[in-house]
Amino acid sequence: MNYTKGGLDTTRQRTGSGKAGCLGVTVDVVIFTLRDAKLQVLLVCRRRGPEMDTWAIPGGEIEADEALRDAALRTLEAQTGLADVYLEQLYTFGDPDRDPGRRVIAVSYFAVVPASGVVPRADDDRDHVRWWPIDSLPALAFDHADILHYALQRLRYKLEYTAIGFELLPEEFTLTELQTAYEIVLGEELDKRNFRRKILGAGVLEPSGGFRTGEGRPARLYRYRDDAVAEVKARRLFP
Amino acid sequence: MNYTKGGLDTTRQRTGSGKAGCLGVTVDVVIFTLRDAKLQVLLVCRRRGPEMDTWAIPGGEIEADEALRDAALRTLEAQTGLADVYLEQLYTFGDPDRDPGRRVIAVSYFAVVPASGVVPRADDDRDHVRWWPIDSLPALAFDHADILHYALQRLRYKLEYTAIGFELLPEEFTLTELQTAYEIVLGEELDKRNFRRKILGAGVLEPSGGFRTGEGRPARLYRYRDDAVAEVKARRLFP
DNA sequence: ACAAAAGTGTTGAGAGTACACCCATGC
DNA sequence: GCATGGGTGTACTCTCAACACTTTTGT
Repeated sequence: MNYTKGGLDTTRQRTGSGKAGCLGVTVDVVIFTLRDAKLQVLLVCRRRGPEMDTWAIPGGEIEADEALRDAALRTLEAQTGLADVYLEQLYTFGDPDRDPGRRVIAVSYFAVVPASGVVPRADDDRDHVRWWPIDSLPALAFDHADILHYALQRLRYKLEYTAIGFELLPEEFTLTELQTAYEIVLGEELDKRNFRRKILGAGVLEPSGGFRTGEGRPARLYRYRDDAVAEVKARRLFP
Repeated sequence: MNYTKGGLDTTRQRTGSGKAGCLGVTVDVVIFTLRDAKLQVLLVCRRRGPEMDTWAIPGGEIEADEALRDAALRTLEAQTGLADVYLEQLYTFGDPDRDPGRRVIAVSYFAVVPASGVVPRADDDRDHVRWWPIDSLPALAFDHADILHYALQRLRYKLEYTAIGFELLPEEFTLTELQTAYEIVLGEELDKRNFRRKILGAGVLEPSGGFRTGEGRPARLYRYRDDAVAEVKARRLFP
C-alpha cells in the first residue's frame, strides 16, 4: 500500500516563441509506420531556431480555436498528407523545467499509418523530415525520447488486444503480410497455423475476393471489417 | 480501415480567472473510494463565481512552476488530507468551446483512496465537499460528467488486470473484504473459492499474521506485497 | 448447541500451444 | 518439374468456471 504508479511525468518544450509568463500548449504526434520490414517513426529536424539540427517529434502549438485532436490531425496531414488514420491521445507531459524559456505543456498523440509509400514532406523546406527505424534512432530534442518510448510501449500493448495492427497495412492484405506486421512490431515469431486460426476466428476479417499473385501460389486478400467489434475483453488477472 | 478510434475529445473550463487571450491549464482529479458498500467519488460545490451551486470534480489551475502531477497531488491533499495514494493521469480535455470565457485545457487525473474514514474538507469554507455514490450523481458542471465517466471506465478496466483494487482497502484486510470491494466496483458477484485461489495464486498478498474477529470465525488478515509485480500480461486477443 | 462467517478441492469445458505436410502457381 | 510461398488439422496442456461442505469462533 501507499506507493504510487501511473507512468511518466516529464515534459519539454520545443519552440518557445510566445510571450514570457504565458503558458504554451503544443501537440506532438508520434507517427508509426512499417517500412523495409521495420517499425519506423517520423521525425523532423529543425534547421533554424533553438534546438537546431536536433531531431524531434513533429508537432506544434495549438491554435486559439482549435481542438487538441484537430491540432494533431493538422500536424499529421502537414507531414504525411494523410488524413484518415488511427490517432489516439497518449499522455500529457508538463514538467515545468523542461526548457529554460517559457513553460509549455505537451499533449502527445500517436498515429499509425499504413505502410504503402507514405512520403514525408516538410511543411517548411528549411526543415528535414524522414522516417527512422525504432531500433536506430538519432538523439532527440528535449524529452522526446521519453515520449517516443511511451508511445512505442502503448503501441505494442494495444496491438495485443485491439485491432490496431490492421492500421499498419493497406486496405487489402494477405494473411502472411498481416502476420509479418505483427511479428515486426512484437519482435517475435508467430506460428502460422495458430495465427490464422486465431485471426480468422476473431471474425474481424473478410475476404475481399481478390488474390495477390507473386512467386508461389496466389494469396487470398482480406480486408478489415469496419463493423467488427474489435476491442474484446482480455482475461482478467484480478480476479 | 480508415476509421479513427481513441476516445473522448471534449473539454470545459471551470474558473476562468486569468487574462483573456492567454491559455489556462487546470488539473482535475477524480477521487474514488469505497463507502457504505458503494463506489463513491468526491465532488465540490462552488458557492461563488460562475457555475455557482453546481457540483464539479475538484481541481484547479496549475501554478507557474509546478509539475502536473504535483498539482494533482496538491488538489488531492487539499480535499482529503491524503498524500500517499494511487494517482494516475487520465486524459487531457481541450475542446475550445467548452466555456464562453477564456480557453482552458483540463488535464485529468484519477485517484483511488482507501475506504477507512476519509473526511473530505473544503479548502475554502464557502464551498461544499462531499462523497457521491456513482449510481446517484448530481448534475455536473461543464464536461465533468464525461471526465467522470471516462475515469470510471478506466478504473473498472484497470481493476481487472492490475493491482489497483488493493488501493481501495486499508493496509490490512481480509480476503472477504477484498472480494467485496471487487464485487462492488465490478458490479457482479464472484465465486469465493475461485476468487481466493486466483488472488492467492497471483502471489501479491502476504498474511500479516493478525486476525480480524467478529461475528463468526476470525478471518486472517493480509497485506499487499510492495515487491509484487502487479501488472501482468493479459491474454492476447490479436493474435 | 447454534448462529455466523471463514476456509477448503474437484471436475468438465474451452483456449492456447506445438508441430509437418499438401496445394497452387510461375518459370 | 521444381522452386516458391499459401494453406490446412490434431493432440496435449493449462486455465477458467461451476459447485457444497467443514471449521472456528462468540453467544
